[in-house]
Amino acid sequence: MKISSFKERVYAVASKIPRGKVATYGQIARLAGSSGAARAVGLCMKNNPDTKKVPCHRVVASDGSLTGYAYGKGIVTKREMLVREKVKFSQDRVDLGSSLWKTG
DNA sequence: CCACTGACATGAG
DNA sequence: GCTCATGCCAGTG
Repeated sequence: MKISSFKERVYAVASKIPRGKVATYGQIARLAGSSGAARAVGLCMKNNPDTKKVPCHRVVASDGSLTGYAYGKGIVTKREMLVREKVKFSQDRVDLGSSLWKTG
């Protein structure tokens, strides 16, 4: 697959997020090659071309807060998705200490 | 090309 | 610990 734009890299990185783990927008932005472009990452997620190829529900804010999600019931569905994948939760926030995606 | 918007991140109160 | 304000980047009109 040939990469053409920043968003393409974002989709590529997001699709690499393993099941049961979550990544922050800032982390994805950095892996995409543009540190600080966390906002741009969010735009790509909302523009999300394929929810089954790009697990945007595994992308959370820097403090583990669930934001956005344009499918189902939004945040509610997003949380259910993560819980279903055994992601550790702390009330309304993800436990990044154990469920944060380590790119290694 | 210029201006506005947005699923963010960080700092200060 | 929570809320308000500022700065960041990319996309769209």
